[in-house]
Amino acid sequence: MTLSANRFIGEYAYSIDAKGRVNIPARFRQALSVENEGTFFTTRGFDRCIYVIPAIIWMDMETELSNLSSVSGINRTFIRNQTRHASSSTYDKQGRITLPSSLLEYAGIEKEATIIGMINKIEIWNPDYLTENDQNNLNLDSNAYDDLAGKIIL
Amino acid sequence: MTLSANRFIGEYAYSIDAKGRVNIPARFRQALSVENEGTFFTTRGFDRCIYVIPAIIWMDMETELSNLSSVSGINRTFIRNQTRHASSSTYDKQGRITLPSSLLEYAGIEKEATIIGMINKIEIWNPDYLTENDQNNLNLDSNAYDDLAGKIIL
DNA sequence: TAAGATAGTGGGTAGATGTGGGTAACTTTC
DNA sequence: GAAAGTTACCCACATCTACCCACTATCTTA
Repeated sequence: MTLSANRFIGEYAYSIDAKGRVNIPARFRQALSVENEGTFFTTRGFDRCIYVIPAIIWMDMETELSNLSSVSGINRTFIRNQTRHASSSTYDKQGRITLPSSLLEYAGIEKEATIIGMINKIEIWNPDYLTENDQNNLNLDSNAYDDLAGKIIL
Repeated sequence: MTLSANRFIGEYAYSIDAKGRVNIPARFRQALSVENEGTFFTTRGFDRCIYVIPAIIWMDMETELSNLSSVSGINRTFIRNQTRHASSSTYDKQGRITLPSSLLEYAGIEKEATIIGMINKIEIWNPDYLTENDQNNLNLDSNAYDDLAGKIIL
């Protein structure tokens, strides 16, 4: 069957080559709808990781940003923060995108990378930071999720 | 790719040469739609930076300005500040535009410059003033910012 | 199980990109 | 009208990147 478009799930271990390229897992490429033209946008994640976002989803956000008036200082700061670390990349014949070195530095990624499907976007992690992050979240007390209960059914 | 015309994102470090020329990042030139005929308008930014605006978007801004009533003193001042420092520049074979020395002085730019894509326009900063600006905005604990983030971020 | 297809990784190279400088045409000034 | 300054356009070159090809491992299928 055809799975839902632009939905990404699962975890993969991949490597970054000397030119800063990562392979987008084949499953993810298959999920990416055609109107994206094989293009993702990359930017900083909220955590110490890289976000990889399908083009059409990113562009919806761009449209919202473009509707903010630049007369307001807050708006300018907000737009700047959103766009500064972003760039687009279309995957090559081998299914790889090139990650800017600035993002690799931000996420502390050198050779190995863990790729995680986060439904409407993809995260790329340094495996070490990811386990570290997991450790920190172990201590979350079990009530931490309770707020979510009102918002999500599952 | 053709998906986003006249949309600029990302941050770049470029240099200004002795003649006051800056390279427009190749990505930006590619994003610039053909009806601009390689032409940007440059003017003072709201912050201490230079705005570089695609010609057709500048035209739209002119229209917006013309719709502001001149009865209001604030409006007159605003219009005056927007237009008096504006001029147009078409990029040369190497993809560079020439910046008026008055704008370079206003933004305090000499040799190094940071170029930021702000969706529908481009900002050129003195790197030092930019970090200074970033520092100031770190302290801003504004609900307005959080509102924006809640609405727009993925 | 063999053969073919698919997926992940590595590397070479032509063309694109960023930067510096030269020169002719034009404008300004005295 | 000539000298001085400015601007626009041209060429040169080092660096980088997108695109191509190659190899191996795994999965699929008959």
